[in-house]
Amino acid sequence: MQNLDKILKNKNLKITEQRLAVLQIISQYLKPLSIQDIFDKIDKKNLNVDKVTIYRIIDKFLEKQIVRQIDFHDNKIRYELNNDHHHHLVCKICGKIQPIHEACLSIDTDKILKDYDFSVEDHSLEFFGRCKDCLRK
Amino acid sequence: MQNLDKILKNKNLKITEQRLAVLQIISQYLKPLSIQDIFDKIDKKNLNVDKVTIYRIIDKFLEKQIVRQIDFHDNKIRYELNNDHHHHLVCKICGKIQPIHEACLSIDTDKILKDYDFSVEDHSLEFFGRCKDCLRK
DNA sequence: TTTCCTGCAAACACTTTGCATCGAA
DNA sequence: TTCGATGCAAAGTGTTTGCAGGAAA
Repeated sequence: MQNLDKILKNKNLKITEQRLAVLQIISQYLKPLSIQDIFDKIDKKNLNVDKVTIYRIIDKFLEKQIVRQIDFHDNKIRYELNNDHHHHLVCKICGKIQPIHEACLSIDTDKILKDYDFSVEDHSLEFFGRCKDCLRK
Repeated sequence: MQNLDKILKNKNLKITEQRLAVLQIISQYLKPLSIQDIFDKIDKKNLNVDKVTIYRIIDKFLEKQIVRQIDFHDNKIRYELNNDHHHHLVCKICGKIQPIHEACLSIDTDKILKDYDFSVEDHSLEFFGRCKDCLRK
Protein backbone atom coordinates (compact mmCIF):
# COMPACT_ATOMS: atom_id res chain seq x y z
CA MET A 1 0.00 0.00 0.00
CA GLN A 2 2.86 2.27 0.84
CA ASN A 3 4.04 1.97 -2.77
CA LEU A 4 0.86 3.46 -4.13
CA ASP A 5 1.18 6.49 -1.88
CA LYS A 6 4.66 7.04 -3.24
CA ILE A 7 3.54 6.92 -6.85
CA LEU A 8 1.12 9.76 -6.21
CA LYS A 9 3.55 11.72 -4.08
CA ASN A 10 6.26 11.50 -6.73
CA LYS A 11 3.91 13.08 -9.22
CA ASN A 12 2.82 15.85 -6.87
CA LEU A 13 -0.73 14.55 -6.65
CA LYS A 14 -2.79 14.71 -3.48
CA ILE A 15 -3.30 11.35 -1.91
CA THR A 16 -6.98 10.53 -1.75
CA GLU A 17 -8.95 7.37 -1.08
CA GLN A 18 -10.38 7.47 -4.59
CA ARG A 19 -7.03 7.74 -6.33
CA LEU A 20 -5.61 4.96 -4.21
CA ALA A 21 -8.60 2.78 -5.04
CA VAL A 22 -8.12 3.31 -8.78
CA LEU A 23 -4.36 2.79 -8.55
CA GLN A 24 -4.82 -0.39 -6.57
CA ILE A 25 -7.22 -1.86 -9.11
CA ILE A 26 -5.00 -0.97 -12.03
CA SER A 27 -1.85 -2.35 -10.47
CA GLN A 28 -3.59 -5.49 -9.31
CA TYR A 29 -4.79 -6.63 -12.72
CA LEU A 30 -2.44 -7.62 -15.49
CA LYS A 31 -4.83 -6.72 -18.28
CA PRO A 32 -5.68 -3.22 -19.44
CA LEU A 33 -9.01 -2.08 -17.97
CA SER A 34 -11.72 0.20 -19.31
CA ILE A 35 -13.32 2.91 -17.18
CA GLN A 36 -16.33 0.63 -16.73
CA ASP A 37 -14.08 -2.25 -15.65
CA ILE A 38 -12.42 -0.07 -13.05
CA PHE A 39 -15.78 1.21 -11.84
CA ASP A 40 -17.19 -2.32 -11.51
CA LYS A 41 -14.19 -3.65 -9.66
CA ILE A 42 -14.19 -0.77 -7.20
CA ASP A 43 -17.92 -1.25 -6.72
CA LYS A 44 -17.41 -4.94 -5.95
CA LYS A 45 -15.16 -3.98 -3.09
CA ASN A 46 -17.93 -1.79 -1.72
CA LEU A 47 -15.83 1.28 -2.14
CA ASN A 48 -17.87 4.09 -3.57
CA VAL A 49 -16.18 6.17 -6.22
CA ASP A 50 -18.26 8.16 -8.66
CA LYS A 51 -17.69 7.25 -12.29
CA VAL A 52 -17.06 10.90 -13.14
CA THR A 53 -14.28 10.88 -10.57
CA ILE A 54 -12.73 7.84 -12.23
CA TYR A 55 -12.70 9.68 -15.55
CA ARG A 56 -10.94 12.60 -13.92
CA ILE A 57 -8.47 10.42 -12.06
CA ILE A 58 -7.56 8.57 -15.24
CA ASP A 59 -7.11 11.90 -17.03
CA LYS A 60 -4.67 13.01 -14.35
CA PHE A 61 -2.91 9.67 -14.41
CA LEU A 62 -2.51 9.90 -18.18
CA GLU A 63 -1.19 13.43 -17.90
CA LYS A 64 1.32 12.37 -15.24
CA GLN A 65 2.10 9.21 -17.21
CA ILE A 66 1.13 6.91 -14.37
CA VAL A 67 -1.03 4.95 -16.78
CA ARG A 68 -1.04 4.53 -20.53
CA GLN A 69 -3.83 4.03 -22.99
CA ILE A 70 -4.35 0.93 -25.09
CA ASP A 71 -6.66 0.24 -28.00
CA PHE A 72 -7.76 -3.25 -28.96
CA HIS A 73 -10.03 -2.24 -31.84
CA ASP A 74 -13.21 -3.10 -30.00
CA ASN A 75 -14.34 0.48 -29.41
CA LYS A 76 -13.28 0.42 -25.78
CA ILE A 77 -10.37 2.39 -24.48
CA ARG A 78 -8.37 0.64 -21.81
CA TYR A 79 -5.70 1.73 -19.38
CA GLU A 80 -2.82 0.00 -17.74
CA LEU A 81 -0.01 0.84 -15.38
CA ASN A 82 2.83 2.55 -17.19
CA ASN A 83 5.71 0.71 -15.61
CA ASP A 84 7.39 -1.86 -17.81
CA HIS A 85 7.01 -1.35 -21.53
CA HIS A 86 5.26 -4.22 -23.25
CA HIS A 87 2.80 -5.10 -25.98
CA HIS A 88 -0.23 -7.34 -26.37
CA LEU A 89 -1.52 -10.24 -28.38
CA VAL A 90 -5.24 -9.79 -29.02
CA CYS A 91 -7.24 -12.77 -30.26
CA LYS A 92 -9.69 -11.70 -32.96
CA ILE A 93 -11.94 -14.67 -32.24
CA CYS A 94 -12.34 -14.91 -28.47
CA GLY A 95 -10.94 -11.53 -27.43
CA LYS A 96 -8.33 -12.98 -25.09
CA ILE A 97 -5.43 -10.68 -24.30
CA GLN A 98 -1.89 -11.74 -23.52
CA PRO A 99 0.93 -9.37 -22.69
CA ILE A 100 4.26 -10.02 -24.38
CA HIS A 101 7.32 -8.69 -22.69
CA GLU A 102 10.07 -9.71 -25.00
CA ALA A 103 11.67 -7.17 -27.25
CA CYS A 104 10.64 -8.97 -30.40
CA LEU A 105 11.14 -5.92 -32.50
CA SER A 106 13.72 -3.26 -32.86
CA ILE A 107 12.64 0.25 -33.62
CA ASP A 108 15.14 2.62 -35.09
CA THR A 109 14.01 5.93 -33.63
CA ASP A 110 17.18 7.63 -34.76
CA LYS A 111 16.32 6.86 -38.35
CA ILE A 112 12.85 8.32 -37.86
CA LEU A 113 14.36 11.45 -36.36
CA LYS A 114 16.74 11.78 -39.31
CA ASP A 115 14.28 10.95 -42.06
CA TYR A 116 11.19 12.68 -40.71
CA ASP A 117 12.42 15.28 -38.23
CA PHE A 118 10.23 13.55 -35.72
CA SER A 119 11.34 12.78 -32.19
CA VAL A 120 9.72 9.57 -30.97
CA GLU A 121 8.85 9.61 -27.27
CA ASP A 122 6.53 6.66 -27.18
CA HIS A 123 4.89 4.05 -29.34
CA SER A 124 2.06 1.59 -29.24
CA LEU A 125 2.19 -1.82 -30.80
CA GLU A 126 -0.51 -4.47 -30.62
CA PHE A 127 -0.79 -7.73 -32.50
CA PHE A 128 -4.10 -9.13 -33.73
CA GLY A 129 -4.61 -12.73 -34.70
CA ARG A 130 -5.58 -16.12 -33.31
CA CYS A 131 -4.68 -17.53 -29.94
CA LYS A 132 -3.81 -21.14 -29.23
CA ASP A 133 -7.41 -22.15 -28.51
CA CYS A 134 -8.81 -20.49 -31.62
CA LEU A 135 -6.16 -21.55 -34.12
CA ARG A 136 -8.29 -24.30 -35.58
CA LYS A 137 -11.59 -22.45 -35.66
CA MET B 1 -14.46 6.22 -60.19
CA GLN B 2 -14.53 2.83 -61.87
CA ASN B 3 -11.95 1.66 -59.30
CA LEU B 4 -14.28 2.26 -56.40
CA ASP B 5 -17.00 0.18 -58.03
CA LYS B 6 -14.55 -2.66 -58.36
CA ILE B 7 -13.56 -2.57 -54.72
CA LEU B 8 -17.17 -3.08 -53.72
CA LYS B 9 -17.82 -5.69 -56.36
CA ASN B 10 -14.80 -7.70 -55.35
CA LYS B 11 -16.14 -7.94 -51.84
CA ASN B 12 -19.66 -8.89 -52.94
CA LEU B 13 -21.15 -5.65 -51.72
CA LYS B 14 -23.98 -3.89 -53.47
CA ILE B 15 -22.91 -0.72 -55.18
CA THR B 16 -24.78 2.24 -53.74
CA GLU B 17 -24.30 5.98 -53.88
CA GLN B 18 -23.70 6.12 -50.16
CA ARG B 19 -20.98 3.49 -50.16
CA LEU B 20 -19.27 5.12 -53.11
CA ALA B 21 -19.38 8.48 -51.34
CA VAL B 22 -17.74 7.06 -48.22
CA LEU B 23 -15.17 5.16 -50.25
CA GLN B 24 -14.33 8.22 -52.26
CA ILE B 25 -13.76 10.36 -49.18
CA ILE B 26 -11.62 7.73 -47.52
CA SER B 27 -9.47 7.11 -50.56
CA GLN B 28 -9.10 10.80 -51.28
CA TYR B 29 -7.60 11.77 -47.92
CA LEU B 30 -4.25 10.51 -46.77
CA LYS B 31 -5.06 10.79 -43.09
CA PRO B 32 -7.30 8.45 -41.13
CA LEU B 33 -10.78 9.96 -40.66
CA SER B 34 -13.31 9.64 -37.87
CA ILE B 35 -17.00 8.99 -38.55
CA GLN B 36 -17.64 12.68 -37.92
CA ASP B 37 -14.90 13.68 -40.35
CA ILE B 38 -16.41 11.50 -43.05
CA PHE B 39 -19.87 12.86 -42.35
CA ASP B 40 -18.68 16.47 -42.54
CA LYS B 41 -16.78 15.96 -45.76
CA ILE B 42 -19.71 14.25 -47.43
CA ASP B 43 -21.97 17.02 -46.18
CA LYS B 44 -19.68 19.65 -47.68
CA LYS B 45 -20.16 18.07 -51.08
CA ASN B 46 -23.90 18.41 -50.62
CA LEU B 47 -24.32 14.68 -50.77
CA ASN B 48 -26.74 13.55 -48.13
CA VAL B 49 -25.78 10.41 -46.28
CA ASP B 50 -27.25 9.74 -42.87
CA LYS B 51 -24.68 9.35 -40.12
CA VAL B 52 -26.23 6.04 -39.09
CA THR B 53 -25.62 4.83 -42.61
CA ILE B 54 -21.97 5.83 -42.36
CA TYR B 55 -21.63 3.77 -39.19
CA ARG B 56 -23.13 0.80 -40.97
CA ILE B 57 -21.01 1.26 -44.07
CA ILE B 58 -17.83 1.49 -42.01
CA ASP B 59 -18.85 -1.65 -40.13
CA LYS B 60 -19.21 -3.51 -43.39
CA PHE B 61 -15.95 -2.09 -44.71
CA LEU B 62 -14.15 -3.22 -41.55
CA GLU B 63 -15.69 -6.66 -41.85
CA LYS B 64 -14.62 -6.91 -45.49
CA GLN B 65 -11.26 -5.37 -44.64
CA ILE B 66 -11.69 -2.51 -47.05
CA VAL B 67 -10.73 -0.13 -44.24
CA ARG B 68 -8.79 -0.53 -41.03
CA GLN B 69 -9.11 1.13 -37.69
CA ILE B 70 -6.52 3.41 -36.13
CA ASP B 71 -6.21 4.86 -32.66
CA PHE B 72 -4.26 8.02 -31.90
CA HIS B 73 -5.01 8.13 -28.18
CA ASP B 74 -7.31 11.11 -28.45
CA ASN B 75 -10.50 9.17 -27.83
CA LYS B 76 -11.48 9.22 -31.47
CA ILE B 77 -11.49 6.16 -33.64
CA ARG B 78 -10.34 6.75 -37.20
CA TYR B 79 -10.46 4.73 -40.35
CA GLU B 80 -8.28 4.55 -43.41
CA LEU B 81 -8.10 2.60 -46.61
CA ASN B 82 -6.58 -0.80 -46.05
CA ASN B 83 -4.31 -0.93 -49.07
CA ASP B 84 -0.63 -0.47 -48.35
CA HIS B 85 0.50 -1.30 -44.84
CA HIS B 86 1.98 1.66 -43.03
CA HIS B 87 2.22 3.38 -39.68
CA HIS B 88 1.88 6.93 -38.33
CA LEU B 89 3.81 9.60 -36.52
CA VAL B 90 1.47 11.46 -34.17
CA CYS B 91 2.65 14.77 -32.71
CA LYS B 92 1.67 15.01 -29.05
CA ILE B 93 1.77 18.79 -29.17
CA CYS B 94 -0.06 19.88 -32.32
CA GLY B 95 -1.76 16.62 -33.28
CA LYS B 96 -0.28 16.51 -36.74
CA ILE B 97 -0.27 13.09 -38.36
CA GLN B 98 2.30 11.81 -40.84
CA PRO B 99 2.23 8.39 -42.43
CA ILE B 100 5.50 6.49 -42.59
CA HIS B 101 5.83 3.84 -45.21
CA GLU B 102 9.26 2.48 -44.60
CA ALA B 103 9.68 -0.82 -42.89
CA CYS B 104 11.65 0.64 -40.04
CA LEU B 105 11.05 -2.34 -37.88
CA SER B 106 11.17 -6.05 -38.26
CA ILE B 107 8.61 -8.14 -36.52
CA ASP B 108 9.38 -11.78 -35.98
CA THR B 109 5.92 -13.32 -36.17
CA ASP B 110 7.37 -16.81 -36.34
CA LYS B 111 8.92 -16.32 -32.94
CA ILE B 112 5.59 -15.16 -31.54
CA LEU B 113 3.92 -18.24 -33.00
CA LYS B 114 6.55 -20.48 -31.46
CA ASP B 115 6.76 -18.80 -28.07
CA TYR B 116 3.11 -17.94 -27.53
CA ASP B 117 1.13 -20.27 -29.81
CA PHE B 118 -0.32 -17.12 -31.31
CA SER B 119 -0.74 -16.62 -35.03
CA VAL B 120 -0.30 -12.95 -35.93
CA GLU B 121 -2.57 -11.79 -38.75
CA ASP B 122 -2.23 -8.07 -38.28
CA HIS B 123 -0.65 -5.44 -36.09
CA SER B 124 -0.96 -1.79 -35.28
CA LEU B 125 1.98 0.46 -34.61
CA GLU B 126 1.85 4.17 -33.99
CA PHE B 127 4.57 6.50 -32.82
CA PHE B 128 3.93 9.42 -30.48
CA GLY B 129 6.30 12.32 -30.03
CA ARG B 130 7.17 15.72 -31.40
CA CYS B 131 7.09 16.81 -34.99
CA LYS B 132 9.56 19.13 -36.64
CA ASP B 133 7.61 22.27 -35.81
CA CYS B 134 7.10 21.36 -32.18
CA LEU B 135 10.58 20.07 -31.38
CA ARG B 136 11.63 23.25 -29.62
CA LYS B 137 8.43 23.90 -27.70
C1' DT C 1 -6.42 28.61 4.92
C1' DT C 2 -5.80 27.51 0.38
C1' DT C 3 -5.98 24.66 -3.26
C1' DC C 4 -7.40 20.95 -5.35
C1' DC C 5 -10.60 16.84 -5.43
C1' DT C 6 -15.04 14.80 -5.35
C1' DG C 7 -20.10 13.92 -5.99
C1' DC C 8 -24.22 14.99 -8.07
C1' DA C 9 -26.98 16.61 -11.82
C1' DA C 10 -27.25 17.69 -16.24
C1' DA C 11 -25.64 18.35 -20.70
C1' DC C 12 -23.37 16.64 -24.54
C1' DA C 13 -21.43 13.33 -27.81
C1' DC C 14 -21.12 8.89 -29.66
C1' DT C 15 -23.13 4.53 -31.17
C1' DT C 16 -26.76 1.12 -31.73
C1' DT C 17 -31.45 -0.62 -32.67
C1' DG C 18 -36.17 -1.10 -34.77
C1' DC C 19 -38.89 -0.39 -38.36
C1' DA C 20 -40.76 1.10 -42.69
C1' DT C 21 -39.30 2.25 -47.20
C1' DC C 22 -36.33 2.09 -51.11
C1' DG C 23 -33.24 0.41 -54.58
C1' DA C 24 -29.61 -2.83 -56.58
C1' DA C 25 -29.28 -7.14 -58.68
C1' DT D 1 -39.17 -9.96 -57.15
C1' DT D 2 -36.07 -10.49 -53.47
C1' DC D 3 -32.85 -9.28 -50.26
C1' DG D 4 -30.11 -6.18 -48.46
C1' DA D 5 -29.25 -1.00 -47.73
C1' DT D 6 -30.93 3.33 -46.18
C1' DG D 7 -33.29 7.09 -43.43
C1' DC D 8 -35.59 8.50 -39.54
C1' DA D 9 -36.67 8.32 -34.74
C1' DA D 10 -35.52 6.86 -30.53
C1' DA D 11 -33.00 4.47 -27.18
C1' DG D 12 -28.71 3.27 -25.18
C1' DT D 13 -24.00 4.13 -23.87
C1' DG D 14 -19.99 6.80 -23.05
C1' DT D 15 -17.89 11.21 -21.70
C1' DT D 16 -17.65 16.05 -20.25
C1' DT D 17 -18.98 20.22 -17.66
C1' DG D 18 -20.63 23.31 -13.84
C1' DC D 19 -21.06 23.98 -9.38
C1' DA D 20 -21.22 23.42 -4.44
C1' DG D 21 -19.32 21.01 -0.69
C1' DG D 22 -15.33 18.53 1.27
C1' DA D 23 -10.77 17.01 2.23
C1' DA D 24 -5.50 17.10 1.77
C1' DA D 25 -1.50 19.80 2.53
